[in-house]
Amino acid sequence: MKTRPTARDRIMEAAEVVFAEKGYHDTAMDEIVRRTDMSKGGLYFHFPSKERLFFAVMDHLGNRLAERINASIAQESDAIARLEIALTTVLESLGKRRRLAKLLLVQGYSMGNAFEKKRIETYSRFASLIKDNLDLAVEEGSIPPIDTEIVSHLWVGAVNEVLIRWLYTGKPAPVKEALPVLKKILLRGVGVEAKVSIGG
Amino acid sequence: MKTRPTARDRIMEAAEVVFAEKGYHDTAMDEIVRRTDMSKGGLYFHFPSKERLFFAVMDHLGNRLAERINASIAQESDAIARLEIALTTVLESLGKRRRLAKLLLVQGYSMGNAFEKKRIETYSRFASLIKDNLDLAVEEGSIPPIDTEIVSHLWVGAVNEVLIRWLYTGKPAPVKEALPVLKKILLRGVGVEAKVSIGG
Amino acid sequence: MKTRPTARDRIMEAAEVVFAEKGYHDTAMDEIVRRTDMSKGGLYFHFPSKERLFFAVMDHLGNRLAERINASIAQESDAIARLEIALTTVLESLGKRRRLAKLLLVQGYSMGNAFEKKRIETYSRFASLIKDNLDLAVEEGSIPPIDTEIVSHLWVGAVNEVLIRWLYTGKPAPVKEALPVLKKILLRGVGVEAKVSIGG
Amino acid sequence: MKTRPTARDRIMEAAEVVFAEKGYHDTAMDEIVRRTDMSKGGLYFHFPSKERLFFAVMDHLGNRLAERINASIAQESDAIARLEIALTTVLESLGKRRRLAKLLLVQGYSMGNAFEKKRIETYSRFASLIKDNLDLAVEEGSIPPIDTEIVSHLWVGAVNEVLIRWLYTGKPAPVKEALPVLKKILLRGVGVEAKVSIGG
DNA sequence: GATGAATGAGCCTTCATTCAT
DNA sequence: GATGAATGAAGGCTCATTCAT
Repeated sequence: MKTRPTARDRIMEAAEVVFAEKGYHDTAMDEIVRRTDMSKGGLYFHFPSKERLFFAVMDHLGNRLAERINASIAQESDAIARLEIALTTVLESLGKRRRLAKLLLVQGYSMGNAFEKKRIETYSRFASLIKDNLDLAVEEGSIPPIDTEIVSHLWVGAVNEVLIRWLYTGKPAPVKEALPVLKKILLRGVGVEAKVSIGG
Repeated sequence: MKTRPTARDRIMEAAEVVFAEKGYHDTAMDEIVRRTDMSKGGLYFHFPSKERLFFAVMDHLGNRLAERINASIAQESDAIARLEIALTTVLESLGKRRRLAKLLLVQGYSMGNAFEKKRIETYSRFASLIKDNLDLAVEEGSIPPIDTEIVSHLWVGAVNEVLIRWLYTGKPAPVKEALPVLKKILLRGVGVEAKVSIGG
Repeated sequence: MKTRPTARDRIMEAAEVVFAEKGYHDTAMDEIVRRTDMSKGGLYFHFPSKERLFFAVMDHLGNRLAERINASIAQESDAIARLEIALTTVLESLGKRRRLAKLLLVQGYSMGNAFEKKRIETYSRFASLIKDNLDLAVEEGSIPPIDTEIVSHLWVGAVNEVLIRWLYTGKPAPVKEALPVLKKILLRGVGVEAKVSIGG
Repeated sequence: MKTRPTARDRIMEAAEVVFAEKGYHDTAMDEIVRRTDMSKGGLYFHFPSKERLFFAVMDHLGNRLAERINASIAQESDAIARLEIALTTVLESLGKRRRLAKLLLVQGYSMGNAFEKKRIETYSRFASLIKDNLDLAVEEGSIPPIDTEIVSHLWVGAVNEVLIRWLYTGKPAPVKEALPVLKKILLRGVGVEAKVSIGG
């Protein structure tokens, strides 16, 4: 049975749209209010400040993406395969949702220094996820020992940049074009010799 | 004989400091003015808007880094070696100058959508430089054929992310720790088998 | 029972005073705010810009004068008599209220080109009113056929100029001195031979 | 022999153009400078302030129009005829030169209160000219006694308004349409019975 | 006589946040 | 729980005028 979403949720939805479109600074609270059936006071009842609302939105989206990744790799036990699947899921998820991508990859920065901590936090989750599986792969002996801490961030940065590129220029197509290259290069970088990639 | 720097230069220097410290939005023109021996009108005589001033600073820094890279690789003819040197130069240059790094890697985003084009422009220069050498390496047969367009952005993103990490957390040390890993992983990713890296 | 005027009204009252005294450009929004028990933001909540506030004031005053005229001629059915009454009402109304006169007749110009449309609009109302009655008079045969379009503006201009003169030099007294002359000359101009003027 | 116009003249020419187009407040001294081959300092050498420059332009134009009128009526000795000729000259002169008309009739106001005195001065000249001839006509017995002071301003206002109308709406054509009506109505207003108008 | 970089007070407007009702 | 009018500090920018060179 579908019930009406919470006031909180309705606010976050509206906020997501506007933040993604305009970025943090160029978004006026009034505009978010306008996209809601609430009053300004109502919004401020649920979120104490613009910053907190933004963070809430970012957290929410980060969570959803993380969940999607976790779900996708849940069945797979091989570390390398899990990394491949994770990459695929990220590119697919963000490639399908420009808005999500824009918020997660770009707009977050536009808060200025206030965002530093949040940015670290958000990106770290995904780096961690990668690092865990890289560590596993090393343990398993699938790949030679490496500094998985650094490498995981390297991966995050690589994917991030390629997707930002796509956001701004429309190329390369995330799944069709970027994914195969990212997979091959990143995996080879950690020592996985080009077996046939999953789904490829 | 040292002469007094241009008014333009003095403004840009002051602007660089403040923008790096506070980001675009949190910087007030008044603060830049305060760091100069000029009046507000004087500043606006040289730069028509905050945005333009910011762009000028970014361009300037981008140019200086690009020049440094070009100078460092000028003597080397081997493509792979040039890529290694370029990586080294970037990590060294930015690793030595937090302020430069912060402006080039982070603060640019904080302009909101207005920055999109500039960001593309700035990052593309460095991606191009990488791409050219990757293309060369492919031609020379030093590495197998790859999509150098995507890969060059992958490299930029990887370096970018690792450096941002360092900016915020202080780790890993750009030259001592990050550089060797980035070199090894990125080169191996494009098919360069771990020879002994230059300087390593 | 007298209730407190609307915020909007209180702002317009304050604005009327300052605009009339200083003209559009020499009026600072801060000064209007100072004359109100509001904050600047409060004012801007009700009026989106200085220009809009000015227009609102002008419209308001124009409306009031028009209403006064309409009320004064409502009982009279003879076209010529209506014109005489309208003239009287205008001279009386503006002659009693320098501030109103100054705003309506002079300060509007001081907006620069932005005011053109508003000026046309405002003056046209009064010209229309005159034209309608001139047309009627022609139909009735009270006066010979004339180009009532042009003549109505001629009347507006004549009254306008005489009143501006009074505003600046204090002479001639609008009702006592100017009115009889204006009536006689303007009416004779359209072919009404000097009957005894109403009230004279 | 044509010599290069004075610096003063070149400045006034440029100023005339810009003031007419944008009005006093919306004209920046820089823009006038730009239309000149001079520097800002150069301009300020010749005119001590924006206001003075504006006044100089207005005076110049006022003079030229007055001269033109005086020249046109010089040959005629009949007062009524002179009034008719003056009207014709004004409508012709301004009807041919929108820019002139706009400056003389409209932009002057846009200075705010600073212009009051100048406005009085400028319009008074023309009112005086009219008054003198009306006085003459009364003396001659061509028209019955009237308050020529007020009537002369009435005339100025009437012409002014009709021309402003034309400036903004393009109608009525000053010479072809407006002139005959103005002549007939204004002259009849002072008691001149519709003889055949001169030139008509 | 000229130049044009520099001055600096002043202006309109924005907007996150609050709070009386 | 809601409302939305009100707050007020802050910010980017303009521009007539000056003056060292």
